[in-house]
Amino acid sequence: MQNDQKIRIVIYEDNRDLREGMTFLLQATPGLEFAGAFPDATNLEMQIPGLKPDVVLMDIDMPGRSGIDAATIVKALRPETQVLMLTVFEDEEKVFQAIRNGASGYLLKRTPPTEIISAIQDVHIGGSPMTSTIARRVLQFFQQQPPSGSSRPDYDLSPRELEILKSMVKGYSYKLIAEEHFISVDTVRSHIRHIYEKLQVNSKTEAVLKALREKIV
Amino acid sequence: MQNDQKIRIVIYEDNRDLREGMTFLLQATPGLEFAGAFPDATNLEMQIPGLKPDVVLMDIDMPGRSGIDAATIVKALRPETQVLMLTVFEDEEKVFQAIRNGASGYLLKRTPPTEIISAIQDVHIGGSPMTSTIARRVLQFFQQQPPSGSSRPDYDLSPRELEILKSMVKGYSYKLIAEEHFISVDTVRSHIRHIYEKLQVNSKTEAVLKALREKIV
DNA sequence: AGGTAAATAGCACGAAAGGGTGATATATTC
DNA sequence: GAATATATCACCCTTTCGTGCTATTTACCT
Repeated sequence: MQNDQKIRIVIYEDNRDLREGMTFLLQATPGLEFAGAFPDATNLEMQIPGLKPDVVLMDIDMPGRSGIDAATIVKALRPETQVLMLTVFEDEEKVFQAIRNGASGYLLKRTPPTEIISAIQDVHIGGSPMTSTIARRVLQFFQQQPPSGSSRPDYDLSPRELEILKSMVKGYSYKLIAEEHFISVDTVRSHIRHIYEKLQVNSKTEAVLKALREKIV
Repeated sequence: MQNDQKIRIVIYEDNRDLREGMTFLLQATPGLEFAGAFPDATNLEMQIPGLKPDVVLMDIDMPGRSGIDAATIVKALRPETQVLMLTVFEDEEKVFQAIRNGASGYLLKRTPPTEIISAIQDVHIGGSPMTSTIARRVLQFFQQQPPSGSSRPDYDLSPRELEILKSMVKGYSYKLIAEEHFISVDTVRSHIRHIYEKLQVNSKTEAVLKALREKIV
């Protein structure tokens, strides 16, 4: 984050008008330095290391290589480069993919120029500009609440059954579980049968998965 | 989201000046309806049901009950109410707690009045206003980067083995996996044996657990 | 005191999973 | 062109699981 230096920016955007418009915008803005613009990301590996951008504006939908894949590669080549995704609409899945792949911000193409500029500055000093709609999606992913009503089902397992379940989650075989709890394998079976009934599953793997996903991990 | 209705707002904020300032602001803004303001959240259970707010402005640090706990209760009482957290600085831990507890936005107290207003409108129509710094924190949490060096072990499974593993993680039996991939059960077994070798495990459950924890989930 | 639930244990059977071994046909790589 | 990796199928045998049924002891509830 070299501070009083100009922010070097590279654009990947297949729409020519948009690309040229943004190029012009960047060149006209003091504090920003236009470093390059390309209609696709296929030669990204050859471009990024030389151009050394601080910020990359990356269209999501491009011919050849998608912006999502491109974002991954940019972050691999230059982790310090911030990637700002550009898209026409807020596609839930793509947003998350981009985030997972290291994108630091998410803008709509219809964002007014002044805001694009401030988003660039923002992402460069460590922020993550995004629309509040996208932010909400991200938060909801975090909260991943059951849509309505009670929290998580309880299944009311007995204390003993819970312990057995935990052992199962550790990947133990019946024999091991028996030894661990100083009971016979048959008893373990008994408990596990009850657990299956309560969890509504019918195999060890399913039980472990359900336990892992829904409750006491 | 009753649209052309006024947005009913309740404030919880222990600082008197701020509380009264915001009250004034809300009352002076068309489209918003000030529904109440309180210096603490201790009687929240008695207030929220009667006031039926669309949006609650909630200070994080209050005497008695914290804004975080209060947010939880508000969401429990009226899930349709949006909670906007207010704080003086961006405390990482508290931000996450608030998010987990159902907060839909996160504002700094020093946010200018006009932006507070638009944040309220924003959160009411389904957005999640937050500073880009907070957004970055949230994204980073998503990306949960390995601090440095090696990522996760690869185990280099073949593409086919990966598919089989995924089916295992779905809790399928050998037979089901065979049907799913149009191969014989023996072939499935063959792949699974190789998977066990590579993952260094020796049972379905262990393999699933390892897969779930370390890699492709 | 009587009823209920949990924990324990056992028996039995069939199905599923895992170990061992071997074989064949493509690819890919060296 | 040989070696290697992958994908496929087969057979045998042992262990583990899933399930049905029963039974005893303890502990808790009313």
